[in-house]
Amino acid sequence: MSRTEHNGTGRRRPPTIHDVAREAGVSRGTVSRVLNGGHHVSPAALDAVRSAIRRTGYTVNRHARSLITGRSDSVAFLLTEPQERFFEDPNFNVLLRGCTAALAAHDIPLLLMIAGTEAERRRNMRYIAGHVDGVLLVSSHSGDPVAAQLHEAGVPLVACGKPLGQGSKVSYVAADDLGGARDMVRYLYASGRRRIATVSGPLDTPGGVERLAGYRATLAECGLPYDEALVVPGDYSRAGGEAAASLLLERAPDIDAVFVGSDLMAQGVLTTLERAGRRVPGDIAVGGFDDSPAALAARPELTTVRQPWDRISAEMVRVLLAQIGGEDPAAVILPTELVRRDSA
Amino acid sequence: MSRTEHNGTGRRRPPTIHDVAREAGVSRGTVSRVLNGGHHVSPAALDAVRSAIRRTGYTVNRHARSLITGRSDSVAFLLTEPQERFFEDPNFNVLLRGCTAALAAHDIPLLLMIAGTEAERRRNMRYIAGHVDGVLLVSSHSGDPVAAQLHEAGVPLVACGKPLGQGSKVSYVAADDLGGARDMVRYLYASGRRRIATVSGPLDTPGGVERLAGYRATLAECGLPYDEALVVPGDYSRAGGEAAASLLLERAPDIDAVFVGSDLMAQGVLTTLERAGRRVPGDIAVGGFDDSPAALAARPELTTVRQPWDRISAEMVRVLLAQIGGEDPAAVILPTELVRRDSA
DNA sequence: AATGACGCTGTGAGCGTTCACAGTAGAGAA
DNA sequence: TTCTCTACTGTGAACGCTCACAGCGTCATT
Repeated sequence: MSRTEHNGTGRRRPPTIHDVAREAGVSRGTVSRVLNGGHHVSPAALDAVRSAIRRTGYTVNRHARSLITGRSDSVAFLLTEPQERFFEDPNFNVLLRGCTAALAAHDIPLLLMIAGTEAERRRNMRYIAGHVDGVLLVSSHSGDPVAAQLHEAGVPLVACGKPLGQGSKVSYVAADDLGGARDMVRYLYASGRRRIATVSGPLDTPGGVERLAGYRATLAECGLPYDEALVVPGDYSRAGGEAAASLLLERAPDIDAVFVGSDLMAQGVLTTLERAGRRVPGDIAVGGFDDSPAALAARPELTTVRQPWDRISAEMVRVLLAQIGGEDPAAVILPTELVRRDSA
Repeated sequence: MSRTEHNGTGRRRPPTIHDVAREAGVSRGTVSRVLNGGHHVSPAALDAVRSAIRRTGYTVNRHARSLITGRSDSVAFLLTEPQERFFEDPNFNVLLRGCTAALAAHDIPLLLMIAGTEAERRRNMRYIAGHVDGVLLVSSHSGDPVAAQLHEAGVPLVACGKPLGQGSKVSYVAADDLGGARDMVRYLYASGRRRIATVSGPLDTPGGVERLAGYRATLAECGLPYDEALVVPGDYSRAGGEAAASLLLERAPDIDAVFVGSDLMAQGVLTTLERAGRRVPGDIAVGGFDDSPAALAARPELTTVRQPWDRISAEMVRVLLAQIGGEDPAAVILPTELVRRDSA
């Protein structure tokens, strides 16, 4: 005997909490209590309600709930990168996938917002205030005022990577960029390299400055001189890597290793080196950063530093939900791992 | 003189339609009418309300609205690919970006849902029914029952690529795969190639079968024999391309061209050919499909078929919104374009 | 036996909108 | 003038839920 009434044309009105209450022989209040943890509900009532929910196929109307609770039970994933990077950089996919999954486990949908243009930025900001419980922010450039704005508006917020110049007020989760760079440079040194250059990330991004700092500190640690000619800032793109390597080769033809701030740039570096007739890793060792799919796509496959994206996304969600729950902002730094392949 | 009251600690209660009404000296009803198109509102009232909205910083509470209208004014982007592909394939990013932007123009947020596992699939289905106005579906494998389920549940739906075996009931937007394959094979033929092999996409995806059909038809058109040994199905991955090329070289060492069903696979094909000592395009021409970033990353750069992703995403959104608005399902096929680079 | 505490339950109010309806005023037609 | 029509406006009701409160038994304590 089917309780769910048939439905010839189109969708029918979905069951409400009233329907469940009637079906279970209890009141709305009791059903609501079951829905929200089941405290102060007798075992008998609990059973009756649960089975009524199953029979009716009831799902809560989140709009009605949000209307009264003031929460929206949804979270925005806000991306303020220039769009070329989003298209090119596989790290975003991994991060996005991870956050979606972590949120799904809490039954919280992820609203994707991309702010390439100024108009989009404004629209997103307007939407976020009041329609979303919190924001996962991905925007590496420190010039971006969005973190400050959101923080000021009192919106719970977790950034991916330490936002430069925001003081210590906003939560973030980041890989240990400095440590990762150190591991790579140590490794290059240990394998006999003595003229180690670097192509850094943009110096207005935390990854750019931190990895460069790690490079510099490790050079000192190894007793190698710091030579400005060996440092070229890139832009995290493949083409940027190609250009940086050309410059490097011109300035210092005698280099025997390059630590590159991202795998994508490292791919570009490899291209330039190949064109210049340098063998990798024979003549020059190349170390990347990220361990993205690009590392495996490169020839030779890249020795690189793995960013723990799965843990990063999981932590971002954990910290954000904690903050929505009233806890204080937190900073989380996760260890990286050196991945040895063929390029160094 | 600031009307927005100050707010020392945390967020304050946002202004409601009542506040606006009072501020403008009209009733809720009038404000509501202004919010919904401004019909049947006098110019004076319109002005008063608009300026009141500006002064109070009012934004509508979408939950309250949704509660009564029954609409949610949001759309799900549902991805049911195995996750490796999502991580590797840059096409998704372009599509996602395009859909987000197109929806944003209508002030409709995009809920990202990824169904890698069965549990995720169920959760997403439960969420979608009742919480979302429509679905943009990206799942190329026809075995996937999700399109049928959604369609049956009466959820407005647009697929990316023709869903195999769904009859003609569900809307879709696709590139002209057949035409694109035809252009590529014609081009290879025109440049003197006579033993043209192909690495197709998976044969349970529309792209796989359509492009293969185009290849086959054009061979016939050119008077070339169809040789089963020259056809190897791939899996859209780079590694799959490598394997397919090995098989091809083994079966038919005399081939002088390969039409590959995706750029990513073409990258793999190039790797294998290079290892085997074949020169591209000297010995063997290679044609890709997609014109993704991978085409530019390949060496030599890929001659390929451009999928008009920006138009695809825009059309998907247009068709979906039309369908939500009550129109009938529609199929849209968009032209592709041959992009000549270095590999053929 | 009376009191308090506690666990469970039902009820009314209200969240911020939209919608249908009724009412008003002004313009044009008879 | 009177009537009708139209354009505009305000008012209750409702959407489906949670929350605070009050009621009611039951048990332990005084």
